[in-house]
Amino acid sequence: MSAPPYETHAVERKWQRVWEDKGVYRARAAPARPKFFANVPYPYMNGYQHLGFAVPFLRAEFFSRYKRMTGHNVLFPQAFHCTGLPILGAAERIAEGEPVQVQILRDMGIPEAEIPAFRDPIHWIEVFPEAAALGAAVDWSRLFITTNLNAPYDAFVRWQFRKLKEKGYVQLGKHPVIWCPKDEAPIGDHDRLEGEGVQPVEFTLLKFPIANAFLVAATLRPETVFGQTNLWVDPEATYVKAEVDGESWVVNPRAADKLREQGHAVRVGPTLTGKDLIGKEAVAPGLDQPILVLPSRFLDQGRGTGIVTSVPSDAPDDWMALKDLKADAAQIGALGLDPARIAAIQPIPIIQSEGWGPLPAVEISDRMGIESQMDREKLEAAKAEIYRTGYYTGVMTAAAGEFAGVRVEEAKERIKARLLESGQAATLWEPADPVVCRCATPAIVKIVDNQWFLVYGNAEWKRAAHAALDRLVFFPEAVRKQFHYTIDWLRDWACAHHRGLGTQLPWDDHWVIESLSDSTVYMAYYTIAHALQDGKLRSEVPWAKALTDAFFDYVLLGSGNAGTVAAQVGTDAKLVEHLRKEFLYWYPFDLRNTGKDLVQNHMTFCVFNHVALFPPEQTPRGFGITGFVRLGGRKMSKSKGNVWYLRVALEEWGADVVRMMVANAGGGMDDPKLDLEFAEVARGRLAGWHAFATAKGEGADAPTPLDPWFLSSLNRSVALTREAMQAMEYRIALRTGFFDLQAAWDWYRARVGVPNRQIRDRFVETQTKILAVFAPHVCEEVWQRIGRSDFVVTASFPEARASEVDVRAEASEAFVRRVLDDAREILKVTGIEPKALTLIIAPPWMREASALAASLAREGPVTMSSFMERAMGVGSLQGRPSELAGLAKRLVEDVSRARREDLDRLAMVFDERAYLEAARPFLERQFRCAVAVREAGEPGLVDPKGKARSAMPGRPAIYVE
RNA sequence: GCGGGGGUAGCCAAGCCCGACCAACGGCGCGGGACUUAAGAUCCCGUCCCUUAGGGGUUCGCAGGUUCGAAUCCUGCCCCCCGCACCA
Repeated sequence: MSAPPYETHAVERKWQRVWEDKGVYRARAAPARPKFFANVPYPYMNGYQHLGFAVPFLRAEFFSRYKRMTGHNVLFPQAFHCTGLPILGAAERIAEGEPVQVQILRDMGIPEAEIPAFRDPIHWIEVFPEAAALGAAVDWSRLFITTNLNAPYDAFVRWQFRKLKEKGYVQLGKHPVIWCPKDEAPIGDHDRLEGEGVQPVEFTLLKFPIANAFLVAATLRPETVFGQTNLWVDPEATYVKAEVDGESWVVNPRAADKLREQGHAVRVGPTLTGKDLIGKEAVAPGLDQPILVLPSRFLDQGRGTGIVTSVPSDAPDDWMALKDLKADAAQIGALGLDPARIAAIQPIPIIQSEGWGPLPAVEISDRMGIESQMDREKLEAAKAEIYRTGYYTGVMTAAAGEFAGVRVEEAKERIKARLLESGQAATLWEPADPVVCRCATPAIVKIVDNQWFLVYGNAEWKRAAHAALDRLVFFPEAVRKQFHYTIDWLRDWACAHHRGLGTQLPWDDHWVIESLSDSTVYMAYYTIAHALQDGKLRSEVPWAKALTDAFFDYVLLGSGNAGTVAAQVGTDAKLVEHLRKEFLYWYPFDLRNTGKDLVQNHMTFCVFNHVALFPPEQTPRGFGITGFVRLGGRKMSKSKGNVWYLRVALEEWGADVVRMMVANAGGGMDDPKLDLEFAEVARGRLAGWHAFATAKGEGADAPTPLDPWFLSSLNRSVALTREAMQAMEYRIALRTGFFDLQAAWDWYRARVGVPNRQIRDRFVETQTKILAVFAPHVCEEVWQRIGRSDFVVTASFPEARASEVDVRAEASEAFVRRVLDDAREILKVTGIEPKALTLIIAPPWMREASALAASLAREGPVTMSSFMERAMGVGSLQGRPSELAGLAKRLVEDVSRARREDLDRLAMVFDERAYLEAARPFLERQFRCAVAVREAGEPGLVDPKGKARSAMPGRPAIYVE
């Protein structure tokens, strides 16, 4: 049991308090200084935050800290989001005592007695803000929440929407919504007992003329009309004859209701049963041939019209129903059908897809051993498989007439359009999967015709958004294409709904702006939030309670005049002018970092809306994208039960370790992986750093021969770390700036025995500063304990000093290392336990020849002859042409494939003997035996195995006793 | 199918844009050693195969190609992940 070296939690709390008290992270415009404005999307406040939020958040935070330490005035604000349905829905469910929702709160550790308080949505919002414990460098004076719970923000969003509407970016349109016929209201995700996330899909209604009416069948596969062989109705089911848009349709009663909700004029007429229809003939749309109406049992009366067209070639349901019927002579007889005609019905090949014969439904039914049309489970799987391959790889056959040879994906749309055009078809919307309202009523789809849209489909707007992307910097660059693609396919977005928390549409208070639409340009609000909010989630600033459009026009757009605006809102002109300056100073933001799930909605909306409201110089400058956080190899997600709450992680590891873990989790397009083993390592290393850095410094006040080498390594580490930080590559930064630097120190210490105290101090200072980005608490503690009076978190990040990069020191140390490695290799291979080592360096002329070759190579390509020519002009080399020629071949080869910077090193002639002599005590410690240094050819050299022959410049021969 | 990102030694993961420093960074795991009463922590060494002298062999999804030289460039193929689409 060893006591922790310092009290992690206590130290972290202490510094968090101090930083806050001293306003270290509070940011105000300072025109003389360069600024950096970073932010992340505000989190939604329906529970405690988990690491899925913390990772993108911290990736932005690290960057903001780095920028602060490299001379920038940094703004890193944070707010909270409560727009939308989840909180409201959850609060209502708590009010109803709904057990699942109650359990969710229990699981988050909410005491039983406090659970009833969550009936009030506002309680949720006020309980959960808890991010400060991460030690994040946030300017909390700009804190706020969204919706009309916070008047100035509410006014801001209303301003935004009025502007968008003025410019024609918000328009009315039609929109299918999942709808509860009993409540007569749309059903949001969080009001559903069943069917979360289910969207409406569009069916094609095929109209089969029969007598003076149409039988109307619903299908999702209009391209299969060429394979129709018959119609299915349920003999026991009830149908109605209804007048729809002036035509007479036969559908089931539910379908009649649905059609009415979808904008059709419907008048329900007489009732009939399935039996009445069976045996009749109707002309099939597309196919243009009469087909029989036959009985089946698999029809779902809740979906479509209760009448289904039969395509036994590609629909396993139809194939099985047909098979069942053919085998059921009794039913055929009872319904008075002609057995011969039924026996004659054969599937028609219409789609050729990869890996399938002409009749996939027949094929798969056989393969899966499907017994009958009631074998629902297998049939669903069969359908899914056939549909998938058919849709992606299928091509229409000759049966499709003019569509022969067209891919299914394309044919589907074209055939549907053709049928609609010719009046042979109509459309019907259904939920893609069953949806049940909280009132237990099954949902239908309603076409709402007064829906407000943000018209992201607008070509002009898209063009401007594309242009804004071209001005953006992406981390990583690879996501840029993703954004362009999203802009292209994005359609109009329904931007308001009837329920939930939010801001009302300014021109129509029946509507509440939905959550992805009220959060597109609010980063601008941060620039003035300190004055509007005064550090409170819900503003209590009197004059900010009634902000006008003129206020935002002036502050954010620069139109109008400060005096007028000030008088209007009841504050003074100076303040209004000041806010305009804050905005101009900070905006646009330099980095917004989010999870990659937001690329196709929020982040793209952000670009669109900036383009709509602000001039080009104020559209976003940098977007960072983070993958999906993985824990234990699995994606972190609430629904999969693989969540790690921030408060739990912080409790267990402390903020610094959690931050290190996040930095190490990896960036780019990869999913960041939280590695608990690394956390363990990091915990130890941070504690170790604290202990080392704050210990009474061992060492002497005297230079060592290794000082230049260590400083050189240190500067290289710093340079690489800066490069990595600038690219948000934190794992690399951690490696170069922490682990590699530590390894360099370990080597230095092992080499010199007693370090130079000055070097040690330099190491401590540099390391503490670098590490402060990731582990600010430990570093601040160290900083204070080594006697610094400022804050390390605002200190300047180490500079790479070119003057301290010492190529010669690096070369000589690489030489020592090479000797060490070579000797080890020999010992390993031979298995000899050494009694003594003799290092035999190459003779001086060889070393000169080597350096000559390298310096020639720096000037241009070297050949044997050009080298020899020059070498023969050098005094010490003249006397030995044959020996030189032998060496030259190898030198020329080595030198011609070396890199530029290695040549610089190779070109140096240095005193190998002196270096090895100096390193002798170290080598002797390493090998635990005597080490001698000799030179090839010197008198009295003991070399029984003739090793001296293999001595080369930079690689002494080694003789082991 | 469309768009994007990938496949590197037991695992994680650099390198690939800008071909030679690459048997291929680093971490984990594993083996050995130092330190310690011991454990842990820490530090050092090793960890594709062969090798009693610093060497050799075979590797970077698969198959070809370009090149004096390819993990890196080109062509084709296979597989994985994300988004879209789609799932009567």
